[in-house]
Amino acid sequence: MLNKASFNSSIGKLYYIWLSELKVPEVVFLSNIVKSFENYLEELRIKYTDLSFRDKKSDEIENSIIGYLNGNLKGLDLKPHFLTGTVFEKKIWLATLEIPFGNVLSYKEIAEKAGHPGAWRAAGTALNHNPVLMVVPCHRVIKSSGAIGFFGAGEGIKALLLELEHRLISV
DNA sequence: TGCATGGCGCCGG
DNA sequence: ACCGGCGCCATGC
Repeated sequence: MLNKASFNSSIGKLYYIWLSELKVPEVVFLSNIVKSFENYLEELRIKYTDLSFRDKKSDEIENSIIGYLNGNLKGLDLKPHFLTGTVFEKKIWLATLEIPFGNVLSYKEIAEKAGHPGAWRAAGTALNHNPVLMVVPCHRVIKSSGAIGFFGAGEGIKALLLELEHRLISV
């Protein structure tokens, strides 16, 4: 069963979709952009209504995210569940999932790790399609030059998350 | 099917 | 150090 909800956080209002009826909460979608939330719901053929649904899983998810943003946790311990994406995109997302808290890789390195060494340009596009902000830590992928690179959720948020993680890891 | 489009990389100037 | 130009490859139309 798919459920959806939203809540306020330090990086703005977050919208998410999760699977209930599982032992561990699985996050299908997470974003701060309402438009991409609407688009994703449309892709899943779910109506944009009833945002107030809650259960134990949604509490777990929100607490985990809030804790991460407060710097209480070393990473976001949430499991993604991909209902969309091509084989290539999923490979990129899974490779990105393995980047440890506080670390970064370049788009090129991610493409190599995913088994597509020449596809760094397409890797960027695939990361732009990441349905689960922060759960798949696409903010940990930057340019080879060291520049921060683009971020669909806002480059300010990308910088914020990287600084947050860097600060905690260097304590 | 071909072609334009992207959260990029690399090299010259 | 900072461009512009060209190359790269998976998608979508």
